[in-house]
Amino acid sequence: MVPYIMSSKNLNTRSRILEATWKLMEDNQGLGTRMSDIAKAAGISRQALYLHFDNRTDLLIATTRYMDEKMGVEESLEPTRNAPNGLIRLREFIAIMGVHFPNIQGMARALLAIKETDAAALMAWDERMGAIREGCEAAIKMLKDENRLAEEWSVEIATDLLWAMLSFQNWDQLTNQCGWTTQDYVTRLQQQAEQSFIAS
Amino acid sequence: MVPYIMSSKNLNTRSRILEATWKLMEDNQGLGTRMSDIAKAAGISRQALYLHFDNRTDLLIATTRYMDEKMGVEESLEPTRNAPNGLIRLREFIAIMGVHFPNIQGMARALLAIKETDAAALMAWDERMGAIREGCEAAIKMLKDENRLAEEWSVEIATDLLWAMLSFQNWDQLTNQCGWTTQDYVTRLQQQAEQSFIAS
DNA sequence: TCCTAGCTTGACACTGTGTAAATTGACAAG
DNA sequence: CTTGTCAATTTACACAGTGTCAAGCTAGGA
Repeated sequence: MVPYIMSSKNLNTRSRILEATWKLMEDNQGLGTRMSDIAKAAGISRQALYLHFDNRTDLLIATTRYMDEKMGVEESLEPTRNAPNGLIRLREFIAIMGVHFPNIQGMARALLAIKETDAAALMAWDERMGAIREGCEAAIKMLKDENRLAEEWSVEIATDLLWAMLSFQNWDQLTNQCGWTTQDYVTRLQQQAEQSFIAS
Repeated sequence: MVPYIMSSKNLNTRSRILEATWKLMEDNQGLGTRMSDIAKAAGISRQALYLHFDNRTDLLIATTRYMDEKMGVEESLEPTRNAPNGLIRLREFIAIMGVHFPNIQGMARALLAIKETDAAALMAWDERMGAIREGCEAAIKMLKDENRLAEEWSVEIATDLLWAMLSFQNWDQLTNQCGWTTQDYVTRLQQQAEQSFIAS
């Protein structure tokens, strides 16, 4: 067996596994990827995977963390924190989600599929969705503080709804099923969010 | 083995299987239900299931059709067809979804979980979601015909967005995760849809 | 009485995950 | 130069769940 794949010969085994998992998840839209496939792609035996990760779920979760790190998710949220007002912050946040989702779709679908049967995966998913919710809440709160949140909404209810609008599944449906471009997605959702939440 | 379960002694085997599947799906939120569980609940052997249905997917799909029939989904849509105008039609449709989703959530989750790996399940799911889309489109079209669709929306784009708002996953998140009541769900979504799509 | 439809039982193949034990090869420290 | 350790290897197996197959049982109708 070839001891490593060419493109990542300098990475240690653990990183090679994570890279292979990432790649396979994106290639296969996250589904039908077996441990043996991952092992093959990483250039090691299937059993050796278990020397690095307890089980499949553990591996997937580690891969999400690895992706977050490599993609600099935290840093990409910087612009929203510096937004001068709630409206800008809301717009920025939606725009960021528009570029974020395409990058994680394979992995997201994989987690989505196993979270129903797997408690650890559910936690990983909820953690990520929770982070998005915080972004929603921050924008809504800022609007509220500026007295620009339309009066029919409480901060919590508005956050709930914005969070639902900005869910991965919603993005998936609008882009991959309805054929919207990222541009469409961002502008239309910005438009709807503004109409819904901003006092006129 | 007991030849049939008490509560449905007069149903033929096929119906007993469908009833049992339905019940288990709702009880278990659609997950972790094995063929052997279904067989036991229907009072037959596991193998006998395969005398009636080719495989698990076939059974689940047959169950969704059975549910639709028993619940009279078609008839429940009657009020929307008789709506005097687009606004009422939109409101009616959202209200109907609000009572429909709770009735199908177990089965929906089951289909949702297997549709990723199973082509037949995907078809069954898409068919159902397609039906909802038609309801969305009909309401939007009616608004358009009455010149009440806000000018920034084309019929198609507005339909896409309304469809996304009224997706099962959205309902699931808002009610089961955010704790909204059906009442909340219906009034809030009506409100948002009106703000978004109705010309002022 | 015989046939048949519908079910039963028992056995088994297949896939994918996860575990276990014994072995190899490389490299570092004594 | 040996010894120990570490990472990975190979082979083997257990287990769950789906789906298949063959043979046998039973009730009801001709």
